Amino acid sequence: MNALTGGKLKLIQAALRLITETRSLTSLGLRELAREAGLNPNTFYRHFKSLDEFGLQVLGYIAEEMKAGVRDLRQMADSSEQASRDTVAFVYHYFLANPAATTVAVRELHGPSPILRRALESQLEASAREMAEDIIERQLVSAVPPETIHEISRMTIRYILFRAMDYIEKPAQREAIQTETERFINRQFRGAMLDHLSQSEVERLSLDHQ
Amino acid sequence: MNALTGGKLKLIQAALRLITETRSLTSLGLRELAREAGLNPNTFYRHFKSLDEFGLQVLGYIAEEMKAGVRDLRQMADSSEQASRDTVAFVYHYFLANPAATTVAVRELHGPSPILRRALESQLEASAREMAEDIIERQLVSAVPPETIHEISRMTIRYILFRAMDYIEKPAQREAIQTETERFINRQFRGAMLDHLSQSEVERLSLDHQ
DNA sequence: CAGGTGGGTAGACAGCCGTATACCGGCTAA
DNA sequence: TTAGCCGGTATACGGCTGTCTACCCACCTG
Repeated sequence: MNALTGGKLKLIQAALRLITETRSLTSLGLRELAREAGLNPNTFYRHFKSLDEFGLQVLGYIAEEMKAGVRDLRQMADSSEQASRDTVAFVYHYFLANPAATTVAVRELHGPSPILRRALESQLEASAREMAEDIIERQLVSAVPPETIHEISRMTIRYILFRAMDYIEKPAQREAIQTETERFINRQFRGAMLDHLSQSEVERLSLDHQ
Repeated sequence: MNALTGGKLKLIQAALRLITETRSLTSLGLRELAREAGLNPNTFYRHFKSLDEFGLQVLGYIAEEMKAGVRDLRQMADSSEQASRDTVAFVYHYFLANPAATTVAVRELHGPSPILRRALESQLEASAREMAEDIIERQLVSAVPPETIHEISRMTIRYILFRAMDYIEKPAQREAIQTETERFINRQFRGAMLDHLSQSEVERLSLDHQ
């Protein structure tokens, strides 16, 4: 039985509603949740035995949501720069459409609860791996070794998450954040193509083509 | 009068002590702080009129600390790759020596309080500007336009902060995090040197020098 | 039909919280 | 010397919190 029953779902959605803007998952109280969900405080205990467990379930819920979102992403353009542009646009658009889930993720990734941190980290790691394998499979940047692609993917995921809050909160900066992120990715990969060159070689190279 | 009087300092240091590991600045209570500081709860009101103001003062305190730390950083090696290596080593070492302050910064940067977020953002922005101006002044990467150096500096600061918690908490990964960060920086700058080239030019270039 | 179980409710408990008011000693300035 | 402020204390209030026990009903199963 994967489908969430009424009360449980109500509580999780209440949490997402409460968290947006000025709360964090770990700061929510069970009475508060029940109030927001329109339930009796004790109903909470019927579904979760502690707030920690609740937090984990919320994380699981939004991870499920996010995975479903990312699944639609796979088939896109085939030049690497075009792919980065499309992916970035898609991901930020997704964040914008799911502000509560995004806020939870960003906030708890460095939040006070080690358990939630670890859980989120492994989810991020999985996303990065997926991204890297996609890039390798589609041979978008064949000049860079797979190991490096994985590393850059991890960095990119982190960077995007870092900027997600700004993207949501500051509409005026959205376009700038998006293009900055594209530059971030392209520079990483372009820089990685030159990993095997010495510093002076790179400098000469850059000057030659100015 | 910039020197902090006894009680005030005690409260701030109590906060730093409490935050490490499993707390966040915004989750601290005034009674808790007073208890940890060995003071009467109401003494809090003698120094701060609200918890928000307290948070801001704590941020100010650690910003002061950090600035003092970074000031020692200025005179270092003169090749850009050497500079990045030294700087990265220094910064992480600093984080390790000030885990509480680092934890506060990372945690509140995406935390629930918008006021603290804004304050931290502008402090980060200032650090990034300082870093960029230092790089420009010392002509470490003269092949990249100043504006781009500022952008990369901002990204680097964010990335380093992102990794700081892992660096503190996972001793086994410290060296890996350090070298990854160096690669991050070098790839950014090397990639930026090729900003004016088209994708196909870069690919050809990379293949030529394989 | 009987029995049990899962989801929701009600009330009460102790404990912590932020806040307010009032009291007190020591320092400094007039 | 005295008035006033500054840092620290004591007590008290109302409100919120997590938890416990008990009650309840609707449903399914035997």
